[in-house]
Amino acid sequence: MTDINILTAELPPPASGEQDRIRQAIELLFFAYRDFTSDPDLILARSGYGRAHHRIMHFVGAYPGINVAQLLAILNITKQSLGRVLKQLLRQGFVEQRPGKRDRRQRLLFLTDKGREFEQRLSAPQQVRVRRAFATAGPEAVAGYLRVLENLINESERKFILDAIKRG
Amino acid sequence: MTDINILTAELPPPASGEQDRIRQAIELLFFAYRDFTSDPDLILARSGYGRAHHRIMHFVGAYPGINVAQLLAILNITKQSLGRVLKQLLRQGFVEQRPGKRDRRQRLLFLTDKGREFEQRLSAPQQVRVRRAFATAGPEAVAGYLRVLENLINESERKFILDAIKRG
DNA sequence: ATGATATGTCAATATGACTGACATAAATAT
DNA sequence: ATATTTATGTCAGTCATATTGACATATCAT
Repeated sequence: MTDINILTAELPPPASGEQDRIRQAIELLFFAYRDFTSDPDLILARSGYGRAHHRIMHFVGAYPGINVAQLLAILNITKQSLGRVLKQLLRQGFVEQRPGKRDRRQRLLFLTDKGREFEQRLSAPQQVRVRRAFATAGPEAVAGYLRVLENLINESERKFILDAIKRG
Repeated sequence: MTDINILTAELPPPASGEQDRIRQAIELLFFAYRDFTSDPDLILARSGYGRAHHRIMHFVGAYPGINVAQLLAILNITKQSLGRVLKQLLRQGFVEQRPGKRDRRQRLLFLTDKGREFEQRLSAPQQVRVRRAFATAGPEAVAGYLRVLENLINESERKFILDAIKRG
């Protein structure tokens, strides 16, 4: 594997200034997210599942009783895409459905014990990564980090998403 | 489309404390990245390309003369996956190859004028999003944001990546 | 000359996403 | 009561992105 540090030595410098500051920030987000998702991806690949399975289990685990429409809105995918993966999770006993009390058309989603256990295994290394990064960067950096992330979210949904995340 | 704010009103509160703080941070990163990538994705979909095309053009544009091995290391994908997309970009005249001077086995990659123009169109809305988020959050928040992102990167590659990004 | 490296390419496969169409059951509106 | 809308599920077909394994070629390094 070629060491990517070779870039530093061999390549011409990029445009500098404001434009370059933004480029650096964009690349940093790319690399951070790349590694952030690699933790569960590794476990998932060995188990025969994909990132979609983790995303669903994460949100079902974090918001027990979430309905399908809400999950679709969060994941920004189509019903068909969700359906295929969700069906697998139901069949394998990671997720279960219960009809809504007020609206019996709804199929509210919950993790089973088995699902909760698997979700924890998937999330654990990711949580460790975040905890470590936070500890190293310090509380002020964390506050800034969260503030910028909030502002990267589409303004039209920002309020809703933040309410959902922080509720309770 | 069901408003996801319904979550706030209808769902039980999650576990609180440290565990929940980390969950919130993880979800925030998920949503921010989701929207961050949606800008170019929209343009790409209309043009018949995918996110992979943008990633390649971004890094070829930012590091003109990058070689294939470096690009593979950055993107963390296989040669075959890169090959398929890169071949398209070469055929369509967005990227060009030139043999390396010192090592003529290498095919150094460059954007053509056409490629640079397309890459700019893809990146522009993303850059605007980041600039706005930075302006709103303020310089201290930005510093913290960058510090945390750095610490999310795999420690084994962190130094190399930061050198590469910030070189010049 | 030999072996290692940089790149490219073939075949087969899997995952995750899409569009469009249609079906059912339950809630809601007239 | 009937009609419409909503929540969900499902079928068929397609596409983009990724994988592994094998192999070929050109060039560099010893």
